[in-house]
Amino acid sequence: MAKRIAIVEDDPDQRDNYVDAIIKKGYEVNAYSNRKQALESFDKDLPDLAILDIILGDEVDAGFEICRELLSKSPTLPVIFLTERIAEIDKISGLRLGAWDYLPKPISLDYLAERISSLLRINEARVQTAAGAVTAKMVGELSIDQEALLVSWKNQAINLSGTEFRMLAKLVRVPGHAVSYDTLMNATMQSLVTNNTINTHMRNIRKKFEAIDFSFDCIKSEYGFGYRWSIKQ
Amino acid sequence: MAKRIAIVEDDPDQRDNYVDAIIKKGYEVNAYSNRKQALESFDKDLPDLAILDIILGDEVDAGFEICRELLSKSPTLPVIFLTERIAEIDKISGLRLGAWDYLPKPISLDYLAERISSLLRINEARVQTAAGAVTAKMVGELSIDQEALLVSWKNQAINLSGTEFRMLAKLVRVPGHAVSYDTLMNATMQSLVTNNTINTHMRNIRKKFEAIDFSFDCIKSEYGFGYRWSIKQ
DNA sequence: ATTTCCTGTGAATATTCGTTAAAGTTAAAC
DNA sequence: GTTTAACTTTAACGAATATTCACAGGAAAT
Repeated sequence: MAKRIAIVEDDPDQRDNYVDAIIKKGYEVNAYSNRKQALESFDKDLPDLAILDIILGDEVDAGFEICRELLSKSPTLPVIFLTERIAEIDKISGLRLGAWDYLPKPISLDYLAERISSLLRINEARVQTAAGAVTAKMVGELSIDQEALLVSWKNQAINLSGTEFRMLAKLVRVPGHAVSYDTLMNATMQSLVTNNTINTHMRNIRKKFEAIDFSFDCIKSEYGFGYRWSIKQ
Repeated sequence: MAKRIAIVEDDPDQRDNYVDAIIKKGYEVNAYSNRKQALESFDKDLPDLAILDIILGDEVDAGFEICRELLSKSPTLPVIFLTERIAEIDKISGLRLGAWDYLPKPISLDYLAERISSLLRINEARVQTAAGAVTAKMVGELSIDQEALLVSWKNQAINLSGTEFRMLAKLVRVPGHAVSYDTLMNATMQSLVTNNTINTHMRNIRKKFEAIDFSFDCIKSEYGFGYRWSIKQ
């Protein structure tokens, strides 16, 4: 059965180009020219993959808005963003996406097709693993899901920011091992930050854990070195 | 035998830099400039560690694709991702990675070398544990793990400070052998300290062991020379 | 515009660590 | 047995480090 691709793009010429190219590859295509139109359709039925122009008319963030909506309905839906401005890309990391990609315009149609099949493959593989095996890594009572960027402690979800998530991921990469400030540092945006910045992040992470578990104490500091996620016995 | 490092980076200047630096550290290096080239070589033979630029030419996901291939062949292979955009890192999604690291460019070559050896050590330890052995060195009831900075006595963890840890490591390097004050002194930050300083450290270490085992008496003093870790019979 | 959240800094305080000093105890040497 | 040197124990101090709190600048949300 053919996969269904949704495409939201306000420029009619480009839209037609994309549609033609994608149909030619054997996919089923639904095209929309604005946010409202697209969302109404998604209310009824979801595609297998969405291609979103970030800027639609005078809405500079329309693509992100649509993406948010889509993810609330289907958290694993693969998304491709189209943009002329490379700066837009950095906003993407704030979104909690599973499989996604961004393509700078103008883009070769062949390349677009290749990205589509690649993302669908990735998603396919993930759905399979999710069906049978565990997608998240478990460390004691902690569950950390690199795919969905989700963290939970004793089965309660914890909302971490991007930097906090990366830092925690570093910390539990090898559970029980001490992790140096240097290593933790490249979880931040800037390559060089004060040690105190790391300290503060750790404090904030701790607070979020303690908020749901008064007795949480798995994050130990290693004096003069860094931190450790300690495994209780 | 020298470990083999594979590096895939499309920029020739950067690639040469990396290669030179890594060779200088005593590793064997194979360098590739694109995905196809790299994968063909990996078909024949796998490296011990791979350094992957995420973006190769116009393939924005090349590093991830390569990683997927590598992991399907060897699920425990350590991988280091290089990227200029932190946003790329969040696309690590879907990779079931064991030992991995991501380093933002530009990166200091010394730091890269350090990360390499660290990952190799971690992986070594993990392979061993998977094979049934222990990652930590066992000396009687003592377990000391240089990598994790962990010490335990009769299966109970002991919290040592940095200097205490280094001193204990020196002491048990050759269990049963006496270790001189001069040697133990190397475990301190300052190059010259009073013998009394060593005495005090030993006292503190003893106290920490005794706190969990009343009858602990493995640290013997060697009159006029230093200390010795005595092996119980 | 206002508010909130995220990230990183700075400053005040609290804690830990490494070292030395001093007094008590043990071991070797004569 | 006395003396001396070396170890043990306790205490103390300064320096380094961690924690906590407050806040600034920017991005995002309302």
